[in-house]
Amino acid sequence: MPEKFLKPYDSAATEGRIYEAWETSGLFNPDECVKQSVTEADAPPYSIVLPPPNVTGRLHMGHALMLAIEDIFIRYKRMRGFRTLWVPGTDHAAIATQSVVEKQVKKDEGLNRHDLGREGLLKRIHAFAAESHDTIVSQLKVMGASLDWSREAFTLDETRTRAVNKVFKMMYDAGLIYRGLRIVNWDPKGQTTISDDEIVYEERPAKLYTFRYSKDFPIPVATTRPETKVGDVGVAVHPDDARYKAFVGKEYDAVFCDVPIHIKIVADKEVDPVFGTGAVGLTPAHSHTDWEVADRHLLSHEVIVINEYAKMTVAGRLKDKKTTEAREIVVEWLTSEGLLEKEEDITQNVATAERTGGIIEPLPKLQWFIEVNKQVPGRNKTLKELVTEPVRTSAIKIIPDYFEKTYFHWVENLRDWCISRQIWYGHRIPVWYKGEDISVGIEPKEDGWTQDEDTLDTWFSSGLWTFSTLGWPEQTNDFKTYHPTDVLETGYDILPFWVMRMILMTEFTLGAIPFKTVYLHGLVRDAQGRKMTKSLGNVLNPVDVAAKFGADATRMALVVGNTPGTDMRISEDKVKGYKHFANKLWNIARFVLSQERTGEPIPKLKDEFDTLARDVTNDLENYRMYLVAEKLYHYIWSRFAAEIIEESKGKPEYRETLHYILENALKLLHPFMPFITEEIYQSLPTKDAKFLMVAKWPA
RNA sequence: GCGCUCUUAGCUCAGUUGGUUAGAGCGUCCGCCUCACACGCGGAAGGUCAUAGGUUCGAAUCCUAUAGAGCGCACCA
Repeated sequence: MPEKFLKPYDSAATEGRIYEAWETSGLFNPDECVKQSVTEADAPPYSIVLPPPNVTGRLHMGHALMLAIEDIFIRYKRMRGFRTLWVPGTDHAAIATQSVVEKQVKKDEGLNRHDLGREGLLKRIHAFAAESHDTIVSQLKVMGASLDWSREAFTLDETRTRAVNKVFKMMYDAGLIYRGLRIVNWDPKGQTTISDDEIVYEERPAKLYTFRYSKDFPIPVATTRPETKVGDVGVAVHPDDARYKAFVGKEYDAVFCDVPIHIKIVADKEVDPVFGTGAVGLTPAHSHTDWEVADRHLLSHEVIVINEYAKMTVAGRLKDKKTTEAREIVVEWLTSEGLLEKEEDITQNVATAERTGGIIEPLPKLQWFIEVNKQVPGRNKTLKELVTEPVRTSAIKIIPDYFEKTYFHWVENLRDWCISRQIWYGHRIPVWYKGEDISVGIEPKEDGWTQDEDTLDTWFSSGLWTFSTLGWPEQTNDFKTYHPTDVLETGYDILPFWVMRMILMTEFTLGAIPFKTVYLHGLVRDAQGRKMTKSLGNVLNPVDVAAKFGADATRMALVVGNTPGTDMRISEDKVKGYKHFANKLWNIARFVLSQERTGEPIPKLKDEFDTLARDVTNDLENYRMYLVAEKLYHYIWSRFAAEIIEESKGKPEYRETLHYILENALKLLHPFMPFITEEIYQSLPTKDAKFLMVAKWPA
């Protein structure tokens, strides 16, 4: 028996060494497994793409959970003989990364993006992204992830960019991508548009003002944003509202806080007659719904009164004022003119930008969109239908299944997807202009063409991730072998952002599904159930935790009892419990290895173990890792150590049984605790493989 | 407004298709350095499975209602 067993298990001295040995062996790569004859050349493929971490910093506990679950799937399938591929990669995360770097540059040097210029800023971002990338890769390795590094991808690298441009052109040619003037969600802080799902609504106290545009205006109107009223072109009332029926169709002129305005009264059934005064001032350029109402009644969209910096563009006393200042000025003016009728306190949902916290200012902008309600040529269905169908028919299975309802609910509310962003970091929109001419997908050779200034929404490239990582648009062997992938494992919070977009992009581009199963994990919270945030100071860094207790213990703590779709809590105490378990296993090995391996296993005990192995295998096939981890823990500690080993003391006829159970328990436990199981396996007197990682699964 | 989830031991949670005395970890209490392990061993206390009905031979598990908690989407003049 090796001397190392005389001391408690030392994860810190073991894990790095083991990972290096695995990596050097090349066996994370399925081709190498075939070459080294640990996998049959014609074995069925099994593939997962790693949800690419953003290159914005470092990994958090949510990543660690994701890695643990995926590595369990991968290691299990590899041991079962599949040609198993887990593709690593990182995400440039456009807006998230750019805003981190901009903040940093602002803080350190007092410079903004315009001081640096496009090239200058990009240089800084690339340097930051490269550093983040290296940190992340080393962290992925610390957690024991058996990723095939020879196939690493980046959403913004050359192959992925080729895929992005190709898909953009395909969608444009299919008439699904269009450029149009629309109200977009403008983030004045980030100076970019953002999509609907990058908005976070915050409840805030607000005032609802009831006023008239002028003394002779017949209808009082309620608003929370008086400053926008200089941009009003109409007032909408409900068609059945008896109070206002007589005024519908009439037009009025007024000078509102130094600004001449022209108001037409229209009837529209969107108006809620019981809210406020039952009359809505229409500001088409600065409100989604007003834009639509204005459309229906042929009112102008062109009165723009707020600019990209959330400042007023009108003449008079409001000129160049911030919207918040302008609001006070308008209220003062209304009061002094005797036009303000009521002021009430209400709570309002304010739209803010997820990344920057800026308050969203709806503005009309010329943007690129993907149209979701239009027939896809050759498919006879809309993108919306293409996204629904595979889930409806169970070609794609979502775990837990109740999230399918959430998914459908989400898809029903899907609107055209704004894919252009006014930031610099990301895939530049592959469109070139020359006067009236436009070239899509390919840069024209001749002079005089200029490329669109904007970049693509980061989810456009991550939507292609399952096939772009496999080399598409080339018809590579990887693409032909490993697509569609088997499982997509990710947090439920990005079901709409990412999962749906992957289905959308893959259905459109390949007419296929991107994956067969979606496994959704929950959020990792602190011991009190709070979100881990910097401001609360309760962030547990998985790499620190792994250094203290071992990656094996960290993985177990994250997996045991953690059912899909449910948030979990983690604390150092919980991880410590599994560090103790690792040590328990270590001492079991010490005891068993101190005895020679001879004789036959006791049939009753062998059967009992084999039953467990079959049970565990069945659970794994059905994505119940959270049960398997617990069962193995329980069997190894309470049954094997506490009863079987105790019973065996002084009885030589137990020797083979002990070895049999140890060896096979190591195999069952390996996907969960890869390091310590491999370390013990390497000390077994007889081994059936060079590495436990590629040994044969016992059931 | 539409929709989803949760409510099981002091705490955090399991409980796979309804089937014998409802489980685990942590915590608590008592006793042990027993020659694999004190990162350990032995033992103990602790639950009307939110409430009220129903289906069933049988329900923590299925159905209905009620209460509480959390979340998503939409609206938000």
